[in-house]
Order: sequence, then C-alpha cells, then structure tokens
Amino acid sequence: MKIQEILTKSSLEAAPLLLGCYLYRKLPDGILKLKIVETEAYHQDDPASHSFRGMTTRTAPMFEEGGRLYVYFTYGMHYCVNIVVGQKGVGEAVLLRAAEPLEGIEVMFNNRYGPVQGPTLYNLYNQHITDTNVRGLTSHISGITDIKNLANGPAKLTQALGITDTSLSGKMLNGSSIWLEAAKEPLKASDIVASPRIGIKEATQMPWRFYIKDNQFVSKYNKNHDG
DNA sequence: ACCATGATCCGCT
DNA sequence: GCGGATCATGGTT
Repeated sequence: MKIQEILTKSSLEAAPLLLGCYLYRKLPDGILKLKIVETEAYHQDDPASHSFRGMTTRTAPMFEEGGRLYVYFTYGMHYCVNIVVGQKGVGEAVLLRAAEPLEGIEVMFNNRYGPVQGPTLYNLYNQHITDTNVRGLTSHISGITDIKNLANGPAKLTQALGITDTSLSGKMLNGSSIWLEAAKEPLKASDIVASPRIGIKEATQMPWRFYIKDNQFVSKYNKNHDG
C-alpha cells in the first residue's frame, strides 16, 4: 500500500499498516534508515490522547491532515515522535514506539550516546569488545553496545533520529528532513500483535498498540502484555 | 499535579 | 537476566 494512502486513514487503521514501513532521516552526518516495528494509535475520542482535550498550541499538528509530524516533550527530558494521519480537523496520530536500525547505525549510536574519542561505540559493538573503560562506563557497557537498545522505545527512537527539540512538530514528511517509504510487502495479519498501550492511565485496556510478532527490536515491555 | 520515558539500582533466580 | 522501585527534570493545564 502507498504511504500516502496509509496517511489518510484513521489512526487505528494506520498504526498496524505503518509496521514494516521504513523511516528515513537526513542529517549532516548521513541518511538514517529504520524499519518501524511498534506503533500506538491515538485519537481525539480517546481519553489517553493528547488531542482528547481539544486543540492547543502543542497538539495543533494532530488536527492537521495526515503526513505531518507531531513531536512532543515529556517527563522533563524526553521527546517522542508521532505520524499525523487522517483528515484535517480530526485530532489523531500514530506514536512511533520502536524501530529496527538499518542504515546510519553509527550516527544513531552517536545520537544516543554522544561521539567518543578513538574507537566508536559502534565499532566496539561490531568487535564485541569488552573494553570496560570506554568513557568511564563499566557495568552498562554491554547495554550501550547493543544495537537493539538504539530505538526500542519512543524516546530512544526519537533520540536515535537526532531529534532534540519540537521544531519538527507540524512539519510535513516531505523528503527533505524526515520521510517514510512503504513496506516492501504488506505484513500478514498473523505477524501483527495488538495489545494495550504502554505508560497510560486512561483507556488502559484498549488494544491500540501494535508490533511485529517476535521482532527483536520492539520495546521491552512485551511480557506484560502479550497474550 | 500530571505526565504516550529511560537509566540505574537492588534483590532475586 | 529480570522485575520492581526510584528518580531525573520541565512543559502543559
């Protein structure tokens, strides 16, 4: 299915359709490519959604036509990225919760952990290095050299993309900075799991989180919610 | 006061 | 390794 067609659909339809699609990000250091593996649908009729209480300066992009970004700041330190979908005037979006890094992985490492002197963390990962003194890090060296930890959460994904503010919120996915490409082949329904969303206090039972079954790059909360 | 979170620590297996 | 508790930290309402 064409990306443009997905972006005109409601969030509940679009969220599973975005699984397997590719996310691109153009940065000075190169072009990043990731495969979307986990999403959540939010809608203005849904009390867990930022758009539920109406349009504000922050949430205005959710009410635009599909094909824009909605970026928000949360918990005093994190940013998260949504794909705005549906029709203008309806506040809905799909939260990107996790992705599989495909290209530009070293740039993603630097976006997540900062540039390092000498051998990069990316190279350490590739060499399965056990140097426990890089940047003074010891016990968590295995965590930061794990490629699965680059984008397996909404704020991690945003950080890996090099998004460090809300300046992209409301912008089009137009190919200059960040854009999408359709999945090569549609996922089979049996490859998609629907489950309750993560980290919300309202509508906690609605199965509006979607992820690719058995994918290693989904956020690590599966065991709480898998059926 | 409340968060669509992540990293760390700590006790347990 | 894993699960639960804790905390960092600031925009939004």
